[in-house]
Amino acid sequence: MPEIAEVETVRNTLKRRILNKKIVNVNIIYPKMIESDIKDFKSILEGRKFIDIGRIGKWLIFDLDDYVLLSHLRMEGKYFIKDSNEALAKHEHVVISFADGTDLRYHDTRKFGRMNLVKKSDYLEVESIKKQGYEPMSKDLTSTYLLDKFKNKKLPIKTLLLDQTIISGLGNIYADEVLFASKIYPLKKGEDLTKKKCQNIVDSSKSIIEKAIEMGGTTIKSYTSSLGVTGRFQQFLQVHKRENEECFNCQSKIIKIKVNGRSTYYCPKCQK
DNA sequence: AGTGCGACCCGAACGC
DNA sequence: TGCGTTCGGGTCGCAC
Repeated sequence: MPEIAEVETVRNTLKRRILNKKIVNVNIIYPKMIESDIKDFKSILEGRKFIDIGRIGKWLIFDLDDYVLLSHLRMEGKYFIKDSNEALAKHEHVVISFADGTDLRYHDTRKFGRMNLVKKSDYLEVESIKKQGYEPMSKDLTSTYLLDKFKNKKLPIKTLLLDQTIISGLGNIYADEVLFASKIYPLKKGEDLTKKKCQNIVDSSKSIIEKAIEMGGTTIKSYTSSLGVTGRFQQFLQVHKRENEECFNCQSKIIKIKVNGRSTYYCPKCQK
């Protein structure tokens, strides 16, 4: 599941491979994943080139100078570079061919990913981008900010950490890890968090995401980022996917529960 | 407004 | 070549 660290890894990997190459053909195999007009998608991309790749939260921002291609990988979206003469593989939904005979291919077994091609001058106003909260590595993410966002919130803190309009970029894996590092019970209501606990969330989300990016993200279950890059953060996971295993801190058994429909792992002793 | 939940997908895991 | 069912997960949109 690509979260912010995985998306950052994809961004860095792709930047080295596809910038400034002329796009000569676009093949849309599964049109439903394109949110903008399909005909425009093809005609605008063809003839242009990507001059940079940015990222906001879990959104990749492919910069075409006057347009940007917004791409969200959701759970299993991946990008691959292949020779244009290679046969189309199963689950490849969008193929962007370059003049040098290579393709950028978007692969997504669940078909949950989305792309949206918009004018560059407008993209910060696109709702999905505009509503993103502060990222873990932003200096604007402070305990004061979180305290205000959690005010009057009855929802469990685990659910609030997954709300991209509050903190942008955390997914199910890192939300569990942040709560463990902050020693917070996942079902604790947002409004009951102290400023000190908010500061713990700020500090641990920064350090966990920084470490995860450094490790190239987390490879868990089926998720390997583009071009076969394998993340190495999974060896640092403290609670996620560790049901019935011993807590590294106190040896209690890690418990798995559902929080608003999401699998949640925590240590019953460390996270009261 | 805030909250809850089904829909979108399909491979893997599971039950029999 | 076993087949049918359930589960999961990020986000959206709709219901309450």
